[in-house]
Amino acid sequence: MSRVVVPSGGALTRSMILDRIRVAGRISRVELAEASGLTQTAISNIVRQTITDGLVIETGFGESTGGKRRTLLEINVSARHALGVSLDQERMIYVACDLSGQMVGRISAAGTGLEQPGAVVPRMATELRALLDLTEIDPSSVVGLGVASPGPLNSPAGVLLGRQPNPAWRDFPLREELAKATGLPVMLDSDASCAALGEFWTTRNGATSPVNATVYMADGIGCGIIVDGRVFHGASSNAGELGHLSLDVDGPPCACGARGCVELYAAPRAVVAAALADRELATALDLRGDPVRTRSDFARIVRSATHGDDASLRLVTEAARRLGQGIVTLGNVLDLDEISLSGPGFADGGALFAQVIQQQLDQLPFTRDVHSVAVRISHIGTEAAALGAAARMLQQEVTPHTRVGRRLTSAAR
Amino acid sequence: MSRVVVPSGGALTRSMILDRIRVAGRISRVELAEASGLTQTAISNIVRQTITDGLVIETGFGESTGGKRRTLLEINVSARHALGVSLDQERMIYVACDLSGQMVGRISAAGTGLEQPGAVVPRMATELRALLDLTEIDPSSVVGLGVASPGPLNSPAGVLLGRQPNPAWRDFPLREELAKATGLPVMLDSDASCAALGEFWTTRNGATSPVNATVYMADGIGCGIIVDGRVFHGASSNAGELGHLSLDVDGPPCACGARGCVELYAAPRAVVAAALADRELATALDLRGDPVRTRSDFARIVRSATHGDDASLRLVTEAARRLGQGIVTLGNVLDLDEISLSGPGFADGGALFAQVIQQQLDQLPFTRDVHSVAVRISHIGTEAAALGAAARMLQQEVTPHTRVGRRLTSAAR
DNA sequence: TTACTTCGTGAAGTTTCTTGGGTAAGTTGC
DNA sequence: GCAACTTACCCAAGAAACTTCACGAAGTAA
Repeated sequence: MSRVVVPSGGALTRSMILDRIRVAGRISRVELAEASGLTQTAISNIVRQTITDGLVIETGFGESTGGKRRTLLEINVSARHALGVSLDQERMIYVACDLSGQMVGRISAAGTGLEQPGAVVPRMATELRALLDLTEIDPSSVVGLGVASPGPLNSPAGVLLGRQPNPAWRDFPLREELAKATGLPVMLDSDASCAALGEFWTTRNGATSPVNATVYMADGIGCGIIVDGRVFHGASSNAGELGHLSLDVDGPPCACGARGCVELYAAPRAVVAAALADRELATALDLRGDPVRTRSDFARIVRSATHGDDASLRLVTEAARRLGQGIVTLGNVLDLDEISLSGPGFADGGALFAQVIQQQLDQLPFTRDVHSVAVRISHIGTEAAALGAAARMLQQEVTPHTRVGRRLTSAAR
Repeated sequence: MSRVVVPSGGALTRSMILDRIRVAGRISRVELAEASGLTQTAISNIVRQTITDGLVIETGFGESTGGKRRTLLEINVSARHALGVSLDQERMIYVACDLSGQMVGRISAAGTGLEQPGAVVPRMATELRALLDLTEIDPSSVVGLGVASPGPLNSPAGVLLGRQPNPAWRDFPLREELAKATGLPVMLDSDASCAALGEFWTTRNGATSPVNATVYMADGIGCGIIVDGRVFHGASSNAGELGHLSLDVDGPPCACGARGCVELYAAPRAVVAAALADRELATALDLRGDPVRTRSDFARIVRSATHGDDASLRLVTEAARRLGQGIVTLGNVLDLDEISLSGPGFADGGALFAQVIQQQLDQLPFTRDVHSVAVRISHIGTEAAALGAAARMLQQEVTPHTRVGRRLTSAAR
């Protein structure tokens, strides 16, 4: 029997208020009452409780509007912390963040490479302890660990389903083992979904749009979709497979089995391959062509392009154009009005990609007729996935709109 | 200030219970308690209230399981009714349905043609009154009118934005004027979204999947997306523009401004045009080539294909293949596990389309790796949009998960 | 008939909000 | 400088929607 969690009662209200304070940064009780529709009395009681719990603190007063000044409230950002890690073959990134989503610590370590998951899990636990020691966070304030992984996965089960980071990881009970090794609640989700949530969570003043898509480029290309502040997962937590959206059904075959996938044209590996085919360019940029060095080779090409090199610029523009084609489709299907570019793939040449993609979207007839679509570059960059994974745990803690509460079944099988 | 309605309190619980009874068909209090997580006492009280209001009736008893038999509950289907209309240039379809989503009356009338909206609205009011007289529904039980329209629109504002049914309708305050003319609450949404909701609402035993997409083919091709029982609208209530998803960026130009759109290959107009180019076939099927007769010409071709005519079959298969390409993309982006085909375009040859599309989906690598995607043909066919539009009003009445309740702001502007 | 199970509901308590009535802390006008 | 007004915040009592506990009604099994 499938169950839908319908929140109700105090936990929901409390977390809504907390979320509102977090998003606003500083806010008064009166504003909370206006925004929430609750009475000032109710807000007063709820806020008192959160202050007692140490989640909220009073920080000064607002301007008087003809009477008593409003007491301003803020989230006590150090009341809770979360850890996040982006699982990656090349390089792992561990972050710790506070309740505001602000990164308070970061370390990076060797990627999974071809190691077995059974060997990597204890290493991760050690590295996470090192991060905690480094940041001097009170361990009791840590609410959990979020894990961002590339490739298809089963988020509820906490299991990877694809060939990432390497085939040995498939069906390994990752979440369970990590929870055992760290003693923390662990949640697993795709890097793109995590990055999307990271963008959303750390953007002050809340959602600018009810629907938000974040294109995440690392080795592959994925897309995280946020609807009403929550990750849209689809039927099996694998929505937003932008990288394997087919641009040309008669195009070159992809490892995924389809043809003409976005990744074949726009992923770092594809751009590097195209650059290597240009002997002169490959020599000029000192490209290695070593598969594990793809990311740094790609960075060289992008930097060369931003510095005005024609050959590099052509390659990057072409990749951006192809990616843009996929994004146009995505925007059409989901009726998006904002798209974020995030992840290590956009770290150096994000502006270049954004410009090309924005041009394509502006040419879109729908865009002209109904509303525009804006392309923005991530403000949290390379750490987006890890930070988003951590934010996912914080969201559970502070905004448990989908966790706490009464359960009502929406469908029987 | 944008506000998100967060339901809470009794209205939500009540409507959840009502929805559960509706979906189950017949259900006992004990089962409701188990499914909802509420106590039997609470269910008892809520059910008593709904019985008093005439929304629920007791209908016999279940088998004893060793003690007192369970009293079975059903929705009193005639307690509420809703009207729905699918706006169309060629032919308008009006339906009335009861609380179970069962159609209890249907009339069709001349389409909007090139008439001005100011002239059509009073005619619609007259035709709706005729439908009410015909069905002998108690007018006080009618909760509202749902309007399904092709093309881009602004659902909250109740205004059409595109060139459908004809350019004069653009920006006409349709919802407002219809509400005035009929004295009913009116809601406007895309035909595809309505059809999707119709499929969902009238399918007993509730959702088989949390995400459900319905491809709707009339003159154009659209797609309605249902997430957790509610229509997914995107940023501007125009999500699911499958018809203008580009299959080939270098393809033929489309009236929408883009190139290689699905509609150019798969819409009835495209199939008829291809058939007209084949002189022999056009003569054999007695095709007119008259734009306003496109739908019947298309039907002839599809029927000829299902009867085994090679030339027709090739044309229809090609259209289905192209549509399938778009659906594959859609399925990838949204991570769907079920797709419904609905609308007049699939009335005759739905099975043929379904077969070709299913084949394509089965070849999809993702489908093999993670989960299968099933294609099913609508069981409510040509009336899907109108019926879904009506269901939209019923959903508001019986399942006001998004309407009644406390308001909490999720974002400030 | 007796013992047991199961369904449905009444009575009383809990939680979460509301309404109504203060009190403290400001500003404004004379 | 003081009265009059505004505004913010909070206490007390009450309403609504649940809960737990208890019990009678309706059924089965030996």
